[in-house]
Amino acid sequence: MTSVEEPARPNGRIRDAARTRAEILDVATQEFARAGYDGARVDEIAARTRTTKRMIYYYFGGKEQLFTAVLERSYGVIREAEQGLDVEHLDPVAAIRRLAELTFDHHEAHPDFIRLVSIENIHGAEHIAGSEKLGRIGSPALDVIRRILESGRESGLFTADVDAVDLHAMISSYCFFRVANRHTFGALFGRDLVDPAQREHYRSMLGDMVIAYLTADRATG
Amino acid sequence: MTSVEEPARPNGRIRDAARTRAEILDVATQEFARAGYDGARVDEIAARTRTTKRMIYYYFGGKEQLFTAVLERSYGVIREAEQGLDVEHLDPVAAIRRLAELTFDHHEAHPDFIRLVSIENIHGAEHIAGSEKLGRIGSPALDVIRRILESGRESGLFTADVDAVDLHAMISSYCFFRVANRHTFGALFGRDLVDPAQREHYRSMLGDMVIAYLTADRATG
DNA sequence: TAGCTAACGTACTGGTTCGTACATTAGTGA
DNA sequence: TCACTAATGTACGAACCAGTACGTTAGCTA
Repeated sequence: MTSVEEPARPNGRIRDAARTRAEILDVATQEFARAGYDGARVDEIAARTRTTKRMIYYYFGGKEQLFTAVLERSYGVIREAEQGLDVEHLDPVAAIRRLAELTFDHHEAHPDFIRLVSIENIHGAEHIAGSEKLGRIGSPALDVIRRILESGRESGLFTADVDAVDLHAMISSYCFFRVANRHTFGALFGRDLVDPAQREHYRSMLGDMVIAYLTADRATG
Repeated sequence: MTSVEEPARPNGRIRDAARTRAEILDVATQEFARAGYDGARVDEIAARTRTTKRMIYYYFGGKEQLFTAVLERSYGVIREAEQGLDVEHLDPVAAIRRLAELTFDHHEAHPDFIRLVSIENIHGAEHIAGSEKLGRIGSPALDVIRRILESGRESGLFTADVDAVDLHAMISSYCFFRVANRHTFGALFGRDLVDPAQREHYRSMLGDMVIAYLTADRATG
């Protein structure tokens, strides 16, 4: 979500395809996240850029393709963050905890992305399915998880024979729910899951949960 | 989601306020879950009932209030299910596992409800906030969790000093994510989280996770 | 510097969609 | 059985909104 900030010469139009495109994407991300796909207004997006609706159709073709472009960029951001993951110098337990915490942090830092994913799920992930960039894109974090799990199993620290994708789902579900369902959860239980004062509590709870699962003696229960 | 099925006398209109109201709610639930709040079409809802759009406005007042009514009924269903919870005769570990499994089952059995909750979160839970029936409704499951946790702590089975609401969030997040994010997860990782063949796997994984967390020695990690 | 094209703006349209004015009838109680 | 009201149907309007036809200009290049 690289934001566009330029000296902005005072008057008249300046030609800058890249800036215009990026600005449309920025505003569209906010608008789609705010109101959902059908609730988002192309006119509103246009009004909040320094350009016009015409340009949205010029660059993206239509509302649908614009939403796909917004998704593609948002997933690109998380991919980049995951590519920078540097936890494999840690011992497996610490590495997994650190990975979980980074996932936690990223979700918290990008609520718009979480909303976009929720919206995309309402629509059956049809935009992802129709995108060349996104189909079966996977996640760099998965490879990291795979390697940590392997070394954890080898060293005997992890008792469970856990699949990397499953563990990724487990971590993601916790991080995702906390942000995505913040509003209904708060309204029903009177507790803000994203309360900054509770941040550390929820963050360590995630690590505790994952580590407990990976190191548990499966005889119990 | 009590579905309406009556002998349906062949011709002419029958006056049945309750049936008409319930039928509208049934169809509206499907339509809102299908397309989201803004994507849902009042005309479409009307067309799929045995009555007309006029009746939607007669009984509910408008699209917004109809959505609120749909939410109220859906939450009512889950409340009822939770009220029937009968796990306290089990030992704490088995009771928690059973509770988690029932949550798992309910989420899987009511994907429309999950979608409605996702949609309501996109809209900041404003309908719940504006509903007398739903504000701070809480959840019967919470009381059950509270009691199980207490007895588990007393008997020394649970090492962790866990809050009931937090544990409820933990269980819910796993169950919710699996259904709500099924589509994006499937599109990105090529794995269907709701694949019936994997159902038992994910169900026991949830129980293992929760029990491991509750019985773990917090020194690790 | 002429001319060409990518980039941009304006104004409009056609279909959609929530909501309602008005007319009607089924069933009930006096 | 008559009248009254809750329940229902029809037809329409007005606003909204995605998308486009058409015209304009900035800036590069030959």
